[in-house]
Amino acid sequence: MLKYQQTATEIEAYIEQHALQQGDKLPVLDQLIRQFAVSKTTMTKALELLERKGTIFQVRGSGIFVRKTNRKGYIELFSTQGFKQNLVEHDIQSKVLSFELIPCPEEIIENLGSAPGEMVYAIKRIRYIDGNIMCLEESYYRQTIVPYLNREIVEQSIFEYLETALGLNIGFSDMYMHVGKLPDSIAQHLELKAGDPALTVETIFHLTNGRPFDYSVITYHYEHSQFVVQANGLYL
Amino acid sequence: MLKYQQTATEIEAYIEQHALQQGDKLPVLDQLIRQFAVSKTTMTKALELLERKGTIFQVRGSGIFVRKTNRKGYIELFSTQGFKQNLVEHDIQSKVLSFELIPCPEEIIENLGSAPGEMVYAIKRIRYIDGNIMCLEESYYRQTIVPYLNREIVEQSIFEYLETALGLNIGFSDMYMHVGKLPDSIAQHLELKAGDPALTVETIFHLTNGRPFDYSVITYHYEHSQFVVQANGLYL
DNA sequence: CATTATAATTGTACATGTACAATTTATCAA
DNA sequence: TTGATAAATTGTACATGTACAATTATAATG
Repeated sequence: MLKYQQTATEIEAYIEQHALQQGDKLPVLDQLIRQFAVSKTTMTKALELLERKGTIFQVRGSGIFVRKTNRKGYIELFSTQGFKQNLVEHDIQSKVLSFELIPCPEEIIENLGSAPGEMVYAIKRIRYIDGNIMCLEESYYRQTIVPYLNREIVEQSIFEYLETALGLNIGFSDMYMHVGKLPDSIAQHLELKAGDPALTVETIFHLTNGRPFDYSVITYHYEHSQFVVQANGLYL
Repeated sequence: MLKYQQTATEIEAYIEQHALQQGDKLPVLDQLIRQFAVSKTTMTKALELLERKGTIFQVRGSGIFVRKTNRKGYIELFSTQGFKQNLVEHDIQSKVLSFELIPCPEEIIENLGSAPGEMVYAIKRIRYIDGNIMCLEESYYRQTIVPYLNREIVEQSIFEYLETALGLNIGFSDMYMHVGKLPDSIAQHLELKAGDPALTVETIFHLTNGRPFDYSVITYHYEHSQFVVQANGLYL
């Protein structure tokens, strides 16, 4: 683990141990540097990481403060940055509806940038959050990049398998969202009625080297899913 | 404007001028440093900015590449700038339904962290995108922080006024999203029917010093709004 | 000719140091 | 007290430099 990531984790532990709340002040930068025995660069990167993650905010001339959302029960839809420890407090289960290796369907080709006739794993599963139906997920993995999958893996966390077992480095993703009325076919799986509202999110996942490897369409159950995003403004 | 922001803008211009497409390679880091005559730190920060923005991606040992989404007509959901910045290619109009200065409503107090009886500007407006109804927006600004607003400002971009005229520094925001069925009161404004699907986004905007100044609830027209998010890092 | 080992390329992590801008605190005049 | 003003505090911008990891290109090997 990188030093600045490690430092960030330690600062989170510090916040936890001292039971710091929204708006509470952390030790001053120089103090933090001494306390955690790292250079200014490393501490700055660690703090920047925590700031993007939504854990703290920094005010020049004033100090470093804890940032916490007070609402519970929201899913972090996009942790717009690096750590993956988001849904730990929830119980996530999966039921696999179908699992097959097929030639890449026509309408998926352009999303995955795959060659015609290339093989993909096509997976359809329902995901549960704390016992409730959260969403229906249809996903397609390019076999060129993900050579092997089986039903057992698919019942667990696919991404964890990709990272640990296959050593793939997942980079960035493009997400397209829209709201609409449920068609009957999907409504049945979610135990809802046709015409009920739904949020649909299409995502194209890329490796760190930019190659797309996974296209997925997720339809969320509108009663069992709500999302929080902690944004840090100012692009330019 | 800061040097690394300026540099980022220049790199965007470079990409534009050379008509670089998805996956095209930019000059090597050292070359960029010489070309734009900045230090390594500055160039790195500029590139990091563009990476978070979704303009490029960097691959160690390989190079810096252009990242572009190929879909059109999607709204960039996350930027604390309101719509005005990222929707330049769209025509955004506003119709003000109501505008008043009132004591902060009970249910808003905890979101804004305001004192009881504190005055807020309450604004309700419909926003149009390319002539179509995009959303209904209800927003509340604390008068403590935003001392003056008028109907003319509210018909234009409020955030631009806050930044330029008032010199406020907008920092971060917490967004809460959920999907549901439209109540009749809102459906009428969006020219939809009660029970139609809708995406509702509540946002609490903060200044850079952490003080919340604006709480807004936006209900999107499901047929005239779809969103894109270019995310870095992973989840689930 | 495919494979493997080696070297060159290229971006990232990390350290140190200077200057400065935003904020807070202290000081002083009226 | 109040209000202005100066000083101290504190985080950010920026420069330079070293070491290193991931990738790609090249050479060596069978």
